[in-house]
Amino acid sequence: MSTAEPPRPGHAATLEVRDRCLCFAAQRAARALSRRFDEAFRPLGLTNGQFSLMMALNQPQPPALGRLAEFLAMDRSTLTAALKPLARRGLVQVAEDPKDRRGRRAALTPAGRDLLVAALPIWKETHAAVDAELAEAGTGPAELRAALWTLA
Amino acid sequence: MSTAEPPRPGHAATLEVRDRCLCFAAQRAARALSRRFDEAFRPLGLTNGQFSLMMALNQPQPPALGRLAEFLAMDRSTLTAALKPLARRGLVQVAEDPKDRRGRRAALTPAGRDLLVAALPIWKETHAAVDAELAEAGTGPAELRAALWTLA
DNA sequence: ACAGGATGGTTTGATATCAACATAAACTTC
DNA sequence: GAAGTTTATGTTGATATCAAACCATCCTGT
Repeated sequence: MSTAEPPRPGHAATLEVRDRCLCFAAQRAARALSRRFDEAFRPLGLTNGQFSLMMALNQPQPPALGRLAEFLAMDRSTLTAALKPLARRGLVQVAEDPKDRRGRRAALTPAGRDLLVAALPIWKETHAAVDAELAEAGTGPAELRAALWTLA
Repeated sequence: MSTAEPPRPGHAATLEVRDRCLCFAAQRAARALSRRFDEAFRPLGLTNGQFSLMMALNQPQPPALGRLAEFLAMDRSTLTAALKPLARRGLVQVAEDPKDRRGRRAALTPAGRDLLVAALPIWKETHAAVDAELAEAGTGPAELRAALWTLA
């Protein structure tokens, strides 16, 4: 008998992953939303990630980088890299923490705050559109948000 | 009077974005899930993105790159780049479409299929854990999946 | 058949992302 | 207070991601 098939994941397995994998679905949705907000912010020269990062910096106390990375659920080294273009453009400033000379704290500059002021209405408009689409599809945005935060 | 404040987005605006922005929540969750599956697949030398891509290739007919990019909700050029490391490792093969010499079709090699066979139980185990966490948090994974697919 | 437009991919340049390693400062224990 | 540990961050090298510009092929109308 010569019908010994090579080990092969059946197409059915692919379909299961395609239909059920939350990781895939999250990456996919993240890419799509990313492009959408990137496009909206493009007139300001901002990406959605830079917007979120700068928003996270808009606090009374400039946060330490470690805390910030944790809040953003990203690697510390990713944050280091992400701050560089913003610092180069004078939108944020990273300074040594006087209390702990290991630590550094990132803060918005006045120019950064001005840019956030300009970006906020764009965010509101774009986000409202996304919310509306989800509502139309019968999905509660609030539950979705809650679920996404559970994952991180 | 000298109390003319510079235009500054209030901290309240930050809190609204933090609490309501689906884009931010999606990026965040995507990063966290990414790391989790990357770690699970690491013994095989695969990332979650490579796993998803190879899964998408496991079809009777090797898909054209454009279709594939659309299915993955990623840019065509991203797909071009993502295929390179896999082709280098002999896990996938990209060939010209004889019907349309502009087009290219990507297919798994036998080695790629073998690796998928090894990766599937890892996916099952990791994904079951994520599902369980969501269920414990009172979130229906099915609704989450549906919502994420609505976005892309 | 040919000219214009549409379609399918790639390349380039910038940013994003992570793990692994490296460095420096604070803390802890004796 | 010195040695070892923990904490906070940076650096390096690889992959991921996109937009813009580019090239090749197909298609369409004439």
